[in-house]
Amino acid sequence: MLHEAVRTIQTHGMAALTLRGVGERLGVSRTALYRHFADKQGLLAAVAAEGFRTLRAALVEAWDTGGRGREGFDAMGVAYVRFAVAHPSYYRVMFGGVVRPGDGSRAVGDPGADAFQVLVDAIVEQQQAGVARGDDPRQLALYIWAVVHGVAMLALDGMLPPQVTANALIEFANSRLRTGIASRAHATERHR
Amino acid sequence: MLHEAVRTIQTHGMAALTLRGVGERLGVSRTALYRHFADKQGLLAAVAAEGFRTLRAALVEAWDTGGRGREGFDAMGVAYVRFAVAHPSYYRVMFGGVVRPGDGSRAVGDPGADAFQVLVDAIVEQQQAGVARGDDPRQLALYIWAVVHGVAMLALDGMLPPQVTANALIEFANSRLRTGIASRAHATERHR
DNA sequence: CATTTATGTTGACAGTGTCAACACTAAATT
DNA sequence: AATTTAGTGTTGACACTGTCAACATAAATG
Repeated sequence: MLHEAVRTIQTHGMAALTLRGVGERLGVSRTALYRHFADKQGLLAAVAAEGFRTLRAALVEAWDTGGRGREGFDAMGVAYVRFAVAHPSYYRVMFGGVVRPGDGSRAVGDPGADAFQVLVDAIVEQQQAGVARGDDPRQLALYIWAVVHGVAMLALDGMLPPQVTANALIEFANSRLRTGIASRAHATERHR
Repeated sequence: MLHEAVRTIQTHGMAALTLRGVGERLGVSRTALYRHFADKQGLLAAVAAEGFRTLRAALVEAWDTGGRGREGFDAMGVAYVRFAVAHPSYYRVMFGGVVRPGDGSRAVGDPGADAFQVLVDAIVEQQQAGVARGDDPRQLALYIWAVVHGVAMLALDGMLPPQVTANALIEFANSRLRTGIASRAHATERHR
């Protein structure tokens, strides 16, 4: 059900998502979906929640296989943008303003918060390792989230000039980001 | 006409924008709008174009009255986010994925590019003054745009925790941003 | 066996974007 | 001055949409 909804958005755009269409394409009739979701918002909220869980998994994987250090941190940024570009349908539902966080008994908000927590934890670890500034980790996380979210959004909206790929931009952002959040000791040492 | 459309979005949300409603609220009948816009996308594209012009004006004003230096640059970031928060309806039409840049004979793309150019010019000036890194100014501008855009989007989507205001976040972002893009000389001198 | 629950179906209603056909007014052209 | 044209607005109609109410049926439960 969610899968069919996502596939519809992926191939025909978010505006083409219609409850009736999804139903009949599943060999089931128009209003059958109402037995599983309160309304269209409900379906979208479920899609968003699943998207956040997938995103969280991608972040955790990047952070872990990257060695939970500088490389892992950069890999998280790349993984974040890669997720958005690879699954624009999910991403648009998650952040397109169609689903407000807090709707549906926090069904969306919680997975979203979980994904965010991965970032916060990574920052705390980097602070303990002495490579990141000692600011409030939540504030740092919000800032970094804004950066990767901005890159993802610009890429999805086709705002990037043709010769600039989302990957190139996120890698540049990563380097600037690191300089911006590095601790004093590492800043002077690594600044080029 | 545009004004009425914007007011509708502002007060009742984007989903409540209906051509018929706008028409009848203007004392004119349902399909009268079709004499001025090709379709609903056309109306939205016009709204987006006007939004980009307003945004550009706000950026120029902040940059100029801020003294075209560090303060002016920070003021641009604040002005950007302030615009998004003050006119969420415009901002959502501009970046909500409803209007693709390049539709309508570049009616949207051009004002958007104009606004972006303000940022690029400011960066070039800062580079000439020796306070910003000598990267490709367009790449730097994209990065900075991503940051402010990300902050604006998170704020609009209600993703910020209640105790964090959009203003606080953009100011923190400004300081981290500056450290990240500063030239070597200024970096060591200003880093705290 | 009786009953509740979960699920699916059809009919209907109010809205919506959009098109075609029809008016009317002001400007442009002859 | 007469006629044509472009600009603007109106009504009727069509295909679609989300959603609800009423009805059916199969599975689970007592």
